[in-house]
Amino acid sequence: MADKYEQVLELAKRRGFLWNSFELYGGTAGFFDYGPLGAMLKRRVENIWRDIFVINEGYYEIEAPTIGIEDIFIASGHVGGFSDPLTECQKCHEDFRADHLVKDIIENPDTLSSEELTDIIGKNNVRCPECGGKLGNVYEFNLMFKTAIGPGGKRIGYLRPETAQGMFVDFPRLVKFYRDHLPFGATQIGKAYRNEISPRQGVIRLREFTQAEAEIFIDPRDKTHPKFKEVADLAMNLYSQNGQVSGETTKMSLGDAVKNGIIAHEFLAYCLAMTYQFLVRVGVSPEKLRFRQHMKDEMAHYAADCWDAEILSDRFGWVEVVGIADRTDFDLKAHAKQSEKELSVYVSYDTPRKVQKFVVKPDMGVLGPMFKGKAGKVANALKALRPEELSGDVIEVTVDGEKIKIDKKSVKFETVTEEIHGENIIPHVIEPSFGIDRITYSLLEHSYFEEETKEKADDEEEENEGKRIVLRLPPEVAPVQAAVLPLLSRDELRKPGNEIVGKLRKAGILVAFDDSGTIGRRYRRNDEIGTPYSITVDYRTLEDDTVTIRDRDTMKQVRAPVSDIEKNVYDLIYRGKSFDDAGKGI
RNA sequence: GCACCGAUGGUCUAGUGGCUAUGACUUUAGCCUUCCAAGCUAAUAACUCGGGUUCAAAUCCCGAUCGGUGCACCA
Repeated sequence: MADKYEQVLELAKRRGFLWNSFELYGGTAGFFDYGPLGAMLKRRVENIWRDIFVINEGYYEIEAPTIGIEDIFIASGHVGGFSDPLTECQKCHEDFRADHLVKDIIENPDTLSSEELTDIIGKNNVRCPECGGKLGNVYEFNLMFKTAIGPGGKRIGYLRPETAQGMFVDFPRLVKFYRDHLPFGATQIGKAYRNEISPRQGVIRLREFTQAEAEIFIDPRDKTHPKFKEVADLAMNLYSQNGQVSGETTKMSLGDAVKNGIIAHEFLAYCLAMTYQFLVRVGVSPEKLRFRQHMKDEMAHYAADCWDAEILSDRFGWVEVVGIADRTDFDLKAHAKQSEKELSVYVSYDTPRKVQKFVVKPDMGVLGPMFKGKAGKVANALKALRPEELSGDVIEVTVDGEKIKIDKKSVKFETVTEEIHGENIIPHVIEPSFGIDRITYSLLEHSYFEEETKEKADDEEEENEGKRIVLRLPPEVAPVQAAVLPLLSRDELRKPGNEIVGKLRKAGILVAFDDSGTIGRRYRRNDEIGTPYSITVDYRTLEDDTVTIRDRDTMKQVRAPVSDIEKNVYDLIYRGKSFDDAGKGI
């Protein structure tokens, strides 16, 4: 029996959701095309993400290049850290992590170069742990695609392995755009690239994939969220660090999770809520969704807390689709160091603070002529002294190893009170990072149903069992939103059908017109691609200007007027209008 | 990357050295047809790619590609 992945992918290929890329030339692992329906579906998923993060939270979207220069990825750690030193056994051709093999011999093997690792393996006669064979030279396998910028190959570029760096690199501009106020956020939806060693699992692990990421910069001293109250009662499946030790998932409200210290703070919890609402809205089943906290040893050393949204898939088990991390100031600090620019925000205090400050004022009128070229250094040495060191009649400082005595008359000092209005702080970054392809696949799988239908053969008593494949996509994400079907393929029914198509299109609804074959077949075809509503034109339409609307999930029909059909259908799709209110039951 | 298994119209499939490569479903055109894939007529459409063995290869051998599984890697 085919498993669900196989069924979903078969349907996805056949009906134009997902295709293997480059199939004409035999295909290449790790790449997928979105067909006509898939591309529309994915776009709708992205637009719901925009609705939540950009429109409702105000985290504006930016668009940075998919190619990045080397500095960016040196700062981010991808040049050094996104690769593994591998060594291959010459006998059994098994690959091993070279740093893992020598970790009993050497203290910090991950700091060594490939050459050094090769050397150590040779000197200590490290053999293949599988067959005892000789190991080959150590080589670095970096998961980034490398390219050259401009002719000559002098400037190295990399295809970005994540969209996040774009927001970090634009940080100084973003601070100004948001008028020097925390918190603020920027988002990006776009392609990222990782040259996976061996991509499997179809659309779950791709070499080119789409991420939707938000980088939200917050004040490290205040990780509350103003809208947290709105989501505090939302209960979801939490698989915390303690839960993973005991193997238990707990359904808990976010308010309680923050109160009990399970989720580090409100802001992170609020991101979990947005994630939950997004995933459920696009069609992921809530009962097949959990949030798993990273274990301490799994979390990056700089991260304060990190949760993955995981979706249960029939074949792959729990699949990570979103990562939500408090990355603290790690990324901004790293880019500040690499670029030698200050990446901070000036934050003013509510009330200016008075600070007692000890100030030394050397009398340069005396010291200048006395020390000439050395005077500046002497003055700086004096300024660095503490009050007790200035108490004697003669003050002694050391400049360039030379002890210099200065009369106390040449140095004044006092304690002054200064008003400080604020300070420069490095914001902390909350990063929700979504794998759009995995989410799109997951919602297809969760929407996929095969139903047994009992049909009575015309004259016979016996019941034939048939199969109905239906994609129960939320109407908002369904690629084709309505089908217009003349009951019979006759001109007198086609014509009003086409008029309805025109009205729906003007209202921005993607509509398909289909008059081929029997009506039942056309309903089934639309069920299979998840079209939520089918509008059927029959002979009564010609009499009283009404049509039937069929609900995909229940196969129920109502009768509704043609006059406001576009508003009716629009409300069904976008406004949550209930189907029973769409017309008279039949 | 390694090992094992597999690959025939859009989908499922027959074919195990020898005629024009089976069949079903789908699709298209038409007929029929007043609401849930099944009526009639016709049409379109396939041996993953490259090399070898042979008079002759979809079939046997080698290699590649893709897919599946396990290992490794990855999150």
